[in-house]
Amino acid sequence: MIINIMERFKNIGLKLTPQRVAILEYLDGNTSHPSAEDIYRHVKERFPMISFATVYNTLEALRKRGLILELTIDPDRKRYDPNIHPHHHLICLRCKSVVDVNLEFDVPVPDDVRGRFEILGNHIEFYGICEQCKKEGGDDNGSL
Amino acid sequence: MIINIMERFKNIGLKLTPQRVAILEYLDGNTSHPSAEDIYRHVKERFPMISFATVYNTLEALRKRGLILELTIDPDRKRYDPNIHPHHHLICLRCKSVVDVNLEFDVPVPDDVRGRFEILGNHIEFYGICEQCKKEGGDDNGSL
DNA sequence: AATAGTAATGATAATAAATATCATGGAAAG
DNA sequence: CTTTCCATGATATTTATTATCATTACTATT
Ligand SMILES: [Mn+2]
Ligand SMILES: [Mn+2]
Ligand SMILES: [Zn+2]
Ligand SMILES: [Zn+2]
Repeated sequence: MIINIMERFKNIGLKLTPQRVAILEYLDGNTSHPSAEDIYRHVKERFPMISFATVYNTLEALRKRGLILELTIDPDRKRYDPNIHPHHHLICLRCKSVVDVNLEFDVPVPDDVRGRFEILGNHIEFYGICEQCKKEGGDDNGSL
Repeated sequence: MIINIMERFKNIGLKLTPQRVAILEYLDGNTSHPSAEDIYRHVKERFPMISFATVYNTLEALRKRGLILELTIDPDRKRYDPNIHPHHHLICLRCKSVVDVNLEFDVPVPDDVRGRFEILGNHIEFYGICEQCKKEGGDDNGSL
């Protein structure tokens, strides 16, 4: 698993530095959809001298090669997803946690639209309140 | 049409200032999904002394009352939508133009997921290349 | 009309995410 | 060993967004 993403990383013409390995290890199999800061904080624990710039550089390198997805689902910050297989997401309006929805949905767009716009893919975001937040109560449902 | 959104604006307990009228008039029926800066620039033409803060204040007031939607579809900036009826969007990966998709899709989420997450709504973003950009050619398809 | 209370404006400052610069260091190639 | 190249990390910059706050413009009351 880790070998795969690391092999792909190397084969794609990028150097496998210790910092990058740490980032890749944190991302591999991670379904928490972390932000750049999340990644920075976790990698920093085992690699205290790492720079924020390296995190951003690595994420950009991965994104450009299609090895991770950059999600715009959170209004506050970009979130990253090592799962590049087409799937959808739930986002909690209160705590902003993002959960995978590994289902295929049929979303047929009529030909007249397709004629005016080449559709390359789609992404469904479901928004609501997660279990944890519902337990904790409160009435603020977040923005939208 | 304009009367409606303005009436609703007043009835909701907000004052109808000239700046706000200008913003509302620009937004009403607007399907371009403008950013705050877009709105600022256009309103500024007829109202040169308007402040960016007033644009943001007004947008926030409208959003809080549910009179506009704040879209996170563009990785670079928030986009605003005066059409609050549930609908979906196409976004062009090259020019970032956003187009409405006024179709209803059935996206049934299984009960086991619904049990762990209270789903309040959904939004489908289709991504691809718009007609204009396809004409202009080029090979860069944008990020994702 | 004067007053007092309230809310919006706009100038400006502050915050925070993301990107850009660049000197230094280290791996890899020759 | 020497040169080349790339990544790192410190730092600066950019950009979007939010926060502050004094001034101004209404609104309601007397
Ligand atoms: Mn995911
Ligand atoms: Mn729309
Ligand atoms: Zn939550
Ligand atoms: Zn386009």
